[in-house]
Amino acid sequence: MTGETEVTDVATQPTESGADLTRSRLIEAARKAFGEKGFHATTTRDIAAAAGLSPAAVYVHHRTKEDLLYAISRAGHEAILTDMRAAIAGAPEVAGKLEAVVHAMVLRHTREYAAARVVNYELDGLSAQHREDIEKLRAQIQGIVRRLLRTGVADGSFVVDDVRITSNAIVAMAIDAARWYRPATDPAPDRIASHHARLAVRMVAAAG
Amino acid sequence: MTGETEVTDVATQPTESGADLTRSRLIEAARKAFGEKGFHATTTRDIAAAAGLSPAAVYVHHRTKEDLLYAISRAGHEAILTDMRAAIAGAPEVAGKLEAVVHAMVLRHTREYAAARVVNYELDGLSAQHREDIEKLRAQIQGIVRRLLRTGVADGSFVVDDVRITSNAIVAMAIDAARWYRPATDPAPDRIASHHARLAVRMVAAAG
DNA sequence: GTCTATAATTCGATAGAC
DNA sequence: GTCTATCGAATTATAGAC
Repeated sequence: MTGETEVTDVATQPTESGADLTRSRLIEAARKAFGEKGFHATTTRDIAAAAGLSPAAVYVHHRTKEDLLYAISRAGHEAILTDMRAAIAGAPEVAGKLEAVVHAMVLRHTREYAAARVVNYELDGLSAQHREDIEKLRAQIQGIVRRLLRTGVADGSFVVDDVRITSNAIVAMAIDAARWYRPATDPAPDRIASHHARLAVRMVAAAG
Repeated sequence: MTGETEVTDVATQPTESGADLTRSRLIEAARKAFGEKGFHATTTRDIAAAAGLSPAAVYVHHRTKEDLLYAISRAGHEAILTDMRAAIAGAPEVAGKLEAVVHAMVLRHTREYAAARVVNYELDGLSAQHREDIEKLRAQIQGIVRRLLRTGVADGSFVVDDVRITSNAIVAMAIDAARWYRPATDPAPDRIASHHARLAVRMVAAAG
């Protein structure tokens, strides 16, 4: 916009290219590394090397290592929320909604387990400001499940002793899949997701 | 035994004192720090300061920082196994055993959440050799739950689609409590443990 | 935008006096 | 066994050439 010396593109397409592509490549490398070794055990040199760049190149595209973590964490949380909302919208009654939500969560926490590990286990690496932002998204995730249980209790579909503890347990089951899941030895994500979804319904369903 | 120049103790009691006490204090400081900030984010200076010692004092009692992690991890895993075995021995039939085991696991993962976080989330900090040792203990933990489910299925107490996935889910629920539990705002450990234990039984119980 | 080189810290671990 | 002092390596991030 402000006086480029070259006309580089045929048209400014929504497809990323050039610098944006390098930026994405660094995020992808960081996501993998953070998910596998943890934020603090990953060096900026690891990230640069995985993206095929020199250590200094990282800082052209991202202000700090923590900025990379924030970008990955934010995108990860928003992706989960999008999945959950789509799942709820796609089922008619409350038991089906719960089953779909758990399925969506477990599917993402296994399929994208590296990103999911960053989302759930690398919160301490965030700055105070970024941590606050992320915690709001996490509260929304918990809120969705909690509301679902309350709705089910209200219309008689569910029988639940303590909504808070039970929703914690259901979310816990899904989140922890990102920790134990190993693609090489475990069943396919869809199979694990279906199974967990049925288990969640069994935990709260009213009758047989 | 080999020519002490001083007779320091009235008797060599099983009670720890002197150097052993300092050693324990360092382990306690490290457990808290590793559990709250993670192994890599904790410095040996943090540990020394928390124990009221100079940075160098750590190495009089522990060879390396990783040695501290291993000691904490090993003791933590063994404590969980002890809890689980006692729980199983204390209940007559299989549903009661499962309920008791989950109760014991959740109780420990909330009450001792700092230690439990080290046990479950700081495996990457271990050396290859130590990691192998620890993985054997972890396999035993999974094995106990898996055997319990198989026994319940065999005698008709439980109905389970997939024993491996279901036992993973049950253990996941217990482990993840160490991640989300906050003593300041959450219900008492015993209440959470009881609730989770009932949920686990509901996941697998045959009839109403 | 990418590189090489390096500044400025910080870390795990050790040396040596008491 | 504890301390002060410090080594040597590794880390995040920047400077400056191309």
